Amino acid sequence: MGHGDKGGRPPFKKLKYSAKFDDHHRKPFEDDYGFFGDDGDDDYGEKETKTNDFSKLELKLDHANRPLWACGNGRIFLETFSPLYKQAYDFLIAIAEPVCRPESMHEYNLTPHSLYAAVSVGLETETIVAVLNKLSKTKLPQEMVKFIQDSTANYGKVKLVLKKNRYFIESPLPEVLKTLLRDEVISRARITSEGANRDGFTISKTAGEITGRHDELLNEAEVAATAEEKETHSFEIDPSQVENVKQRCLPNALNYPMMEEYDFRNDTVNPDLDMELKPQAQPRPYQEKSLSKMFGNGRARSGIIVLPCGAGKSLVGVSAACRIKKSCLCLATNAVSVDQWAFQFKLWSTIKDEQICRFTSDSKERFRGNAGVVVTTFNMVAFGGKRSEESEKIIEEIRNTEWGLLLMDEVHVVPALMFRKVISITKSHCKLGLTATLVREDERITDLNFLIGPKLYEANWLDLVKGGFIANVQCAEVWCPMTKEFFAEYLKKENSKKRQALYVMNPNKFRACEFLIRYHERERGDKIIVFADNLFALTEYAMKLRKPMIYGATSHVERTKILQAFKTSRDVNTIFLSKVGDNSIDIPEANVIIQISSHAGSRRQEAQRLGRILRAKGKLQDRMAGGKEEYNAFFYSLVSTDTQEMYYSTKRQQFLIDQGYSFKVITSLPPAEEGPSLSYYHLNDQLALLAKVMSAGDDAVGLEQLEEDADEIALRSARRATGSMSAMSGAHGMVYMEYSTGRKGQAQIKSKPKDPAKRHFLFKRRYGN
DNA sequence: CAATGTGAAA
DNA sequence: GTCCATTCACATTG
Repeated sequence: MGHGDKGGRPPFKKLKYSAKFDDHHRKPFEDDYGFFGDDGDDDYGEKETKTNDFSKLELKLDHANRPLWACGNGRIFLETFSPLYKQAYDFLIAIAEPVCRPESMHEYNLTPHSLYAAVSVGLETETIVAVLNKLSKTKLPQEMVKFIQDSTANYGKVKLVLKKNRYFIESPLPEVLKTLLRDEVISRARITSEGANRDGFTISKTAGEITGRHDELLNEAEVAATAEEKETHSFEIDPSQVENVKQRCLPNALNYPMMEEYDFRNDTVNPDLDMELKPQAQPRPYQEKSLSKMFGNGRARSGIIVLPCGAGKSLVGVSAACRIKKSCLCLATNAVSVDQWAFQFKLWSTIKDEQICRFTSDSKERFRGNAGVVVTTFNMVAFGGKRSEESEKIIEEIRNTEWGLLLMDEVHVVPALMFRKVISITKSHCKLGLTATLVREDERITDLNFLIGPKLYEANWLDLVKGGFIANVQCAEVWCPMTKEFFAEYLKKENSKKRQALYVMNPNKFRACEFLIRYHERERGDKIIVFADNLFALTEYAMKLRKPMIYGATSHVERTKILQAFKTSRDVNTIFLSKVGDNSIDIPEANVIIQISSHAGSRRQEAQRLGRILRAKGKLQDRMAGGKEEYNAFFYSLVSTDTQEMYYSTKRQQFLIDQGYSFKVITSLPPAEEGPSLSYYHLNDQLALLAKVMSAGDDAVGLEQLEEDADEIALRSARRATGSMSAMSGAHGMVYMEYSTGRKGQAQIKSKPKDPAKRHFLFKRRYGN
């Protein structure tokens, strides 16, 4: 279709998990998921011809000037080369769920959820239809218009508002409030206040809201829809009943989902916090846009902002706190990012040192005065076990404080139950969730919508790449054939437990890894992280290649020592990381990732690791060579062919493809002429390795040998790092094969893996009821 | 006392 | 069912 369609695939692809977002509201589109059906077990397969026939869509005369195709089944396709792309993107991301965003054509899906998010940032039904119609090449299908109307009919009609520390249910429509009050739970939660009319409602006048600063296209419709002044009716409810009332308003009950907004400017009860953004803190356009979605009408909306790692989430968070200017509770995933957040607050805002404090196991600070910022972890707040005396005091303070802003980092990685616990423990007027991706392996994504709020903004990764805000990453999968001997063992039934070790320790994979490290270290001067989930493999690789490694048992000092060397020393350019590296460790210097093993099917892990190398190095202009944009970061997944890994890997990479990254497959690594200089060239060495793998577990792997000082290892490896590289220059030495067919074959591998959606049992049971 | 190491927990 | 990682409080060092 376009130039982005490199591999002969359609530019968009059917996506299994796109269905997850709206699984229980599927009715309007239930014949939808055979759309690009490519696997035989598709239940909706027979209906394919019916749903895929869009030939009846009526093209408008000036269709060439319009960027969208809108289909009757709720799918919307966007041409990214259209001059209206930017406007159309902003609009679509607000009303629809992105399914797949390759270079030249995006695919979006309208869902009840996405439409809920749209109305909650102030768009109205007529606006949505009008703008869609304006952008669409075809006449809007009647089904789509009806679906939008049906889905949005009740959304946004009821608001939960906190005014002077009292909760009000607010609506422009008194009949709706009457409907709600017929519910037993809600009527019991009601508090009758003075100054009410005969219905018991308080009436106030509010100007219509204008959402954000958009382009003409949106303004026309928006302004029209919001111009007139509105009357608002409201009644008060008992603060302790808020959660229950919210629950009753959900789509599965009364179906008037409540919007939550914090009228912080009129909050005279909670003390103000003296804090401003520093002048040098200049939000980038997309950061500004996120904030305008949040503060669109002068109040603070609760919700989620999706930005890739390295795109500056923390500035968005700090800016939000600075606008609200009330006490702020900032939650992060671990102690390391607690330190980082505290640092970011001091960096971007004028907050005084004594107004910001960290609360972790080894730093229990308290702020002075009556308002401040507390940075801590989800764990600390939700922790159910025994606490020290000091901790007990602080946690009590946290419970009793009314937080103006509850700022939550990386909401997608927080276990759902822990999350619920945190939300119920803390009292906050506005909740802002920051995340790099809304993909979760569990199905609790809807929890986030209910507990925090709708998605307020999501940036498109490729646009950020083009803007030079994040790195331009080349993703590649390296196919490494199993050696004969390893494959023979792999196939044996009795080795089922050793399978993983066998395909990870595949000598050809090791050699490919060794080659890539050598190539990137010597030819490009890159900084490389090698990831392995499997500890046995991690230690084997790291020891053999004499590179420092960090895993769970690595002490804190050791970690910082190794990281410091990696960041500053020219001699330490590669480090090996276990799962520790997925979170907690911040390594902005790295720009190459090599995965030698990873958790089966975890898209989140994939995204997280990719995020490690997204931090942009330099402006786009500096990265252009001869008019062609150059990659400045690399992401390799090493896969042993004909093993279970092939099955896992395709599942995981779908995420990256959908984010718009082109994926390449490399089949001939290492190059033949490099062969002899790499490890395990001789069969004897390979067999020795095989023997080691087979006997591992019986006798523990010698970790003692790693006790050696990391610096010492690094120095020695540097001394050895000489000798000539052959004719390798640029990417010529690598043979790239386009990513195209072969999927069918992979999918047929007999042994089905375990359900990848299964969560870690510890997190499953943790914080239970 | 701070910096380490331990073991228990969820 | 197993493994890896994280965190806490407390104990032990120098």
